[in-house]
Order: sequence, then structure tokens, then C-alpha cells
Amino acid sequence: MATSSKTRSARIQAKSASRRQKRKAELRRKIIDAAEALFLEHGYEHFSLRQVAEAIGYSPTTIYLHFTDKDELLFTVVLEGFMRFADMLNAGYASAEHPRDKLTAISRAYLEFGLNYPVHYRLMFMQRGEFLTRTMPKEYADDCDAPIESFAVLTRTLEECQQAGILRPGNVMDYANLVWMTIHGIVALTISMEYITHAEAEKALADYEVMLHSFLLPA
Amino acid sequence: MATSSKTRSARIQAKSASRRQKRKAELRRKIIDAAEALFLEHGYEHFSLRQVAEAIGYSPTTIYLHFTDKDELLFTVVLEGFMRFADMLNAGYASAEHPRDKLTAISRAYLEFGLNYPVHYRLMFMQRGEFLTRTMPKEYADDCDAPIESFAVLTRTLEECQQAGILRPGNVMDYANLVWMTIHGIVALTISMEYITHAEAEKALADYEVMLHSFLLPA
Amino acid sequence: MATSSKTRSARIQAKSASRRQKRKAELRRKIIDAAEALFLEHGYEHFSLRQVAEAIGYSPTTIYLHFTDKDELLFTVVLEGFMRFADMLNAGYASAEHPRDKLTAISRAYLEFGLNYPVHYRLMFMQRGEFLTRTMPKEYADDCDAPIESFAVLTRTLEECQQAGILRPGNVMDYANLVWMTIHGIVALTISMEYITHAEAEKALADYEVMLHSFLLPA
Amino acid sequence: MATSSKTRSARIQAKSASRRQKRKAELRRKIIDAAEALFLEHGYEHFSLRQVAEAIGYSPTTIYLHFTDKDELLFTVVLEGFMRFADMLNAGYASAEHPRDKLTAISRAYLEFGLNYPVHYRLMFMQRGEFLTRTMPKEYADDCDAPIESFAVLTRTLEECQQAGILRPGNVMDYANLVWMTIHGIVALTISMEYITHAEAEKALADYEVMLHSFLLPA
DNA sequence: CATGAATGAGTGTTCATTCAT
DNA sequence: TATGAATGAACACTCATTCAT
Repeated sequence: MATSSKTRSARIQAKSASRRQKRKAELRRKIIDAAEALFLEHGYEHFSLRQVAEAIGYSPTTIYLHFTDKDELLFTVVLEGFMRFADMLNAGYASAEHPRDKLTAISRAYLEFGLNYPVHYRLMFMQRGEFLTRTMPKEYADDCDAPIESFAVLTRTLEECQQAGILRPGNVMDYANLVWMTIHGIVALTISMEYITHAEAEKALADYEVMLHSFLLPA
Repeated sequence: MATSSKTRSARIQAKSASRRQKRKAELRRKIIDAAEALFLEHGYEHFSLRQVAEAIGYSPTTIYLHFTDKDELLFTVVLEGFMRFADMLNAGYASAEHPRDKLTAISRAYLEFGLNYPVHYRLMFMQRGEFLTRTMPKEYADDCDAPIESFAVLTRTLEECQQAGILRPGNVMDYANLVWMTIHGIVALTISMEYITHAEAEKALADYEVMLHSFLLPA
Repeated sequence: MATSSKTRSARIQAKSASRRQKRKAELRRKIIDAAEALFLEHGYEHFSLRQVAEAIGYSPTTIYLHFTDKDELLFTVVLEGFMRFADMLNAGYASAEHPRDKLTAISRAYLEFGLNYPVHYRLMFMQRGEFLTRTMPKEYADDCDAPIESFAVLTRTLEECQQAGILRPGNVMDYANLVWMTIHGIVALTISMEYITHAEAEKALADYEVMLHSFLLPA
Repeated sequence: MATSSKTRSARIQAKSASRRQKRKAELRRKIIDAAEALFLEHGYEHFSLRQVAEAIGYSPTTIYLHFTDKDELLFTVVLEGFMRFADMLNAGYASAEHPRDKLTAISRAYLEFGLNYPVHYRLMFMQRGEFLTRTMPKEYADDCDAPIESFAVLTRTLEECQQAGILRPGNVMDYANLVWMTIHGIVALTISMEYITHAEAEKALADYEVMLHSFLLPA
């Protein structure tokens, strides 16, 4: 009879449940955000759950209602970093037509991510390398299995380069590794050494591209 | 006027002073060595003064007579790492005649250092970047002003490359930066990611050299 | 007046109530069983309500709908221990004809219970002595008033001994106490001291019986 | 020179050291006493180092200057119990001439200890049985190797009984075990069950002695 | 020169319990 | 009936550092 197949009480219950869920998600967000901020402020080794709790105005215990332990919270922060990271790389890939340009765009996206999210970057690639290959928790599993798949786009691009005949023969994975390592070097040193400016990092990336192009074959 | 221009008591005092100084230096050495060992064993985050004190059989307080705080002790340990680092690079430089070969030798020395002393390497280039430009304490000031001068040999080599006409024109410092960053990328990722083997690092370095040579000009 | 003296709605209500009661009783059972298992696994000090809740797949809060607090749940678990205990003693009593043999059988049953259910035994007789004399909750009140009545069978047996003329004159309760204490000593030490084996406990009980028989009078 | 073979400063230093040692010992005492009291008040499971610290007006950290951890403090409390225990048993042994009387005196001493120091007794024989066979720390090692040697006096007495021809042939250790277990049963139940009075315990011991004597042979 | 005593701040984590829904 | 959210209290333990001696 009319407006709904549920009873009225079921409808109320459903709404209340969804309201609860929403509130829960909001608190989760607050925790993650606070964790990220504090992490940024105090660094990996002096980041504590109690501070997070204080920052959001909840008791430390509450955090355990959302994350099983400190590490899971940390991993979540990192995961979000990886998702942004993947998005930026993919956007780079999508922004160009020619493989060579895709490669350039990806490199720049990588650098941009590293310089704009140094705290995440440190955690992802310098402090907690295991996170890279750790499998996703269920909530995120739809998107991919593990953070490391963010790199698929780089490998694909290099494959395309090879197919386009501008990359010398050889193991694509090896090339991908080298590209990754090189750009990582630029990012990592820049965010570790205060005296290295972003401009210098970009200059280095540009120089690297010159070198790379001298290595690539004409189409 | 006999054997000395000082009074006898002055002479005694001087000798006693030098004896004292020697003992002091010896204890300092013991502290540093123990600190290094423990630092290597437990890593940056779990390295504690109390352990050092226990290891050498002195009270924690005693360490404060030789180092103003934990950080200074750590810095000292790192300094010694930098000296080893400089030695290895210099040995690379000295091991070859042609600038191109010097460059190769230095790169390999760098990689070798990073892979063999990962704990030091992390601290020097990944965790405590400030150490690199911190000025030396008196005791070490004879050798150089700051750890960063370890890189002089790289710049010099690149200058020689340019003089030999195999390096394109351009700012040598920029090239040096790029080289450093690239190799750092290889080392840093390798020691951060368990799944990357030393062999892969060496492969990457070799690949990089191929690329570099495609960039360098024929003599 | 048809099938019932109640109205139809009253009948429906009654049925629904009994259905509800049944479900409630079932959940209560589940809680107790899980509690016992966890209690056995983790022991008194590390037994927690949350684990129980998790084990049965309900929220911790739910347990409070069935038990006023942790202690009551614990008491209930213990109660069931006492019931098993009483059953075993009674079975011992029933297994023999002559009072002397009944006494022996009861003693052995006691030892058997203690050695087979040491976690219960600890709680019943060593850690939470109050439980022994605490009055039963309603649900169990049919059987007896308090756990301590489990011992009735021992007293009765000693009375029979006295009637049979093999127990010296004196207060039966005192004799019962002594018997209990002695066997308790054997059990308690055995389960508290790792190095005492079950075989040694049985040997001690046998020795005790020899002594006891030297004390009892010929029929 | 005269009065001492040490220099004056050495003498001062020695005195200062001894003063320090004394203060340290005093604090240690305070800790142990407070621990014992709190232990008595709150019981084994709710006894915490923080409470001890608060009770003596020091920070929790300070306790760690005297005991490596909670368990060591607990063990120390227990050790003192064992020493008192051994003293009382030995005094019992010494108080009589005839082995039979020695045995009686020891039994009473045992009961007396248990009833007067129930907290220690629980810890020693009911809650932390391992303590019984744990080897002594250095400070106490002069007296004996492990607390369990407190029982030597019982075994010795039973040997004397056998030599005096009043104990039936058989393994003395087995008899010692049985005696121990019996008296333990009396003590343990009495201190675990509020409703059992000391008088009842003594009655039980007396009854037991009657039984025992019916078992022993005439001299 | 070296130390012993002492501390304050901090850590992650667990728990029984309450309350509104 | 059942729950989710939240908490306050507690815990053992570690650390760098200070101060008087």
C-alpha cells in the first residue's frame, strides 16, 4: 500500500541507522584528519594516539572504536595518500596523448605529489615501506589490492613507449624501476633537506628529462 | 735553564692534565663506539642513552659530561659515518684516471656505502637531513666545515668531465645534484623496501650509467 | 468454554511471552558456555566480558541484560562447577554400599574433580571462597540453597560411618571438616605447584587413606 | 697518620657512601612494607606499582631504582615471608626434644604462620607456586638456595621419627608431602573461607594429630 | 670526574561500565 | 531486546634529564 514496502518503524530505524553511520563516518574523518595534522607537526616518532584524542576532544579509548590500533590509523592515513597519489599519476597519464608526453606528465605529477604531501610521502616511501605492499582492508578493497598498484600506470606508459619504438628493448619493469628510483631520489632529498628548494627539484627533474630524452630513441 | 721553561709544578700539572685529557678522550671513544653499535642494533627510534651507559659500564649521567644531550651523541655517530662516506668516495675518485671512470667509481662507492651502512645512511640522508649541513664541532673541524663537503669530490669530478669535454655545458652544481639525487633514489628505495634486492639496486645503477653515457659526449 | 480459560489475545500473548523467555534462556546459556570456555582458557585474572561478548557475537552491553555485572556471570559459571562437583560426589556415594567404601569413593571423586577442573576449583575453593556460601539465584534455587550443600553427602557418609560404629565418637561436622581440609590440601597444592604430578596426588590420597583406616575402628 | 689507614677524603667518602647505602636500604624497606600492606588490602590482582609509589610518596619511577619490575617486588615480599616461615618452623623444631613433639611443634608453627600471615601465605602457596622453587637473588643467597628448603626441617624431623622407630617404613619424602598437604589444606581453607574460624582450624589440626598418632607406632 | 637519586612526562592498550536510543 | 557510542580509570614500563654531592 503506497509509499514504501517497509513498515513505518523499519523506516524510522533505517533512518536512525543511517544517521548513526554518518556520524560515525564523520568522527572517523576527524580522527584521520587530526592524525594527519599531528603527524605532520610532530613527525613519525613523536606522534601519539593520546594527542590525536586530545585534538579531537575525545577520549583515547574512542579511537579504538574506529581503529584497532595505532598502526591501523597510520596505515589509513597512508592509504589516503596512496589514493591521492594514484589519482594524480593517472591524471597525468590521461592528460597527454603521446607516450613520451605521458611519461613526462606522470613524472611531474609524481614530483608534485611528493612536494605537496611530504608527510604522506615520507610515510609511504621512506619510513614505512611495508605499507606499499600491504594488502588493503575491506573498505578500500574495491579500488585495488595493494598500494603498489598505483605504479601500474607507469609501467603501462613505458610499455606504450616501447610499442611506439622510442624505448630501447629491455625489461620494462627494469626501466620502470629506474624511472621510479630517479624521481624518488629527487623528491626524497628535496623533502629531507631543507636547503633544497622546490625550484631546484623541478630543475633536477627537467635535467633528468633531458638526459632521458637523450636516451630514448626518436620515434 | 735546564730542560724546560716551566716550573716543575707546572710541568707536573701539564702532564697530569694531558693524562686526564687522554682518559677523557678514551671514554669519549668508548661512548661513541657503544652508541654506534647500539644505534646499529636498535635503529634510530629505539636507541637510548641508558643502553649506551649500561653498555660501557658507566652511569647515564656520565654521558652528559661528554655530550650535551642525546642528539649531540647521535650527531657524533653520524659524523663518523660521514667520514667513512667521504673516505669511500675519495677512494673511488683516486681509483681511476679518466673523469668518466672516476664518476663511475664514485657512484659505485656511494651505492656500496648506502647498502652496507643503511642505518647510518637513513640518519644521514633520510631522517636527519639537518646533520648534513650542521657545522662540525671543534674536535673534527680540522678536516672540514660540514659533512656536506663530502660531496666536493663529486663536483670536482664533474668539473673534470666538463674540462675533458664529455659533459655538456651547464651548471656543474646542477649536474652534481642530479647525479646525487639519482643515486640517492636507488639507495634510498632499496633500503626502505624490503622486497628490493641489492642485485636490483646494482642493476639499476648499471642501467643508469648506460643512460648517463648516452647523455655524456664522446671525449 | 472451549480449549482455554483465557481470551484469544491472552493466549497469543502467553505464547509469545514463552517464546521470548525461551530465546532469552537460550542466549543466557550461550553466554554462560562462552564464559566458561574463556574462563578456562584465560583464567580468572584474564577473563573479560568483552571477550565473552565477542565469542557469542553480541555486544558487551547485551550481557548486562542477563547478568548484573561481571561477577554475577562468574558466579554463575562457578555455580555450574559446583553442580558438577556435587554430581561427582553423589555418584561416588552411590557407587558403594559400605560407608567406608562410600567415603573412599567420595574422596576419589573429589580429587578427580579438582584435578580435572583446576580452573573451577581454584575459583570455588581458593580464589573466591565467598561463592561457597553465597545463596543461589532464583533459577537454581530448586536444587539447593547454597553451593556448600554439595558437602551434605560427605557429612551423611560420616554419619553412616558413625552409625556403623567405625568412626570414633565425636562431632561429625568436625570430622567432615578435617576430611575436606585434608583432601583439599592434596588438590590445592597439586594444582598450584607445577612440579607435583597427578600421580603424586593420588599417592598422597592413598597414603592418607591408610592413615585414615588406622584411625577408623574395625566394624 | 695514626687513627686510620685511609686518607681523610677516603674516610669521608666511605662515610658518605655508607650513609647513602643506609638511606637506600631504608627506602627499599619502605617500598616492601607499603607493597605488603597494599597487597594485603587490595589482593593479588588489584595490586599495582602506582599505588605503592603513591603510598610511599615517591614517583612510580623510583621503584624501578630498587626493583627491576613488579614481579621482583612481589617476589621480595614473598621471600621475606619464606624467611619468617623458615624461622618459625625451625623454632618449632628446636622447641622440643622428642621427634614426635618436634613434629607437633612444627605443625603448629606452620598453622600459626599461615593464620597470621595469610597474604604471604596465599602468595607463597596458592597464587604464585613458582616462587617456591625459584632460586634466590644474590642478596639473600647466603641463607639458602630456594624457598623450598624451608621444608628441610620437616623432612629431617620425619627421618628422626623413623630412626626413633615411630614412623612406619616407607619413603620419608612421601610422608613429608602428606603432612604438608594436610596442614596446607587446613590453612588454605581457613584463610580462604571467611566463615571458618581460627579456632576451627586449630581444632582440625588437633584432630589431625590424633589421627596421626593412631598411625604412628609406639616408640 | 663521576654518580646515585629522583622525577615528570609520556607511551599504547585494556577494561567494566553507563546511557541514550 | 539489543546496541553503538563513549568514557574514566587504570596499568607497567621507558625515557631524557636534572641536581646535589
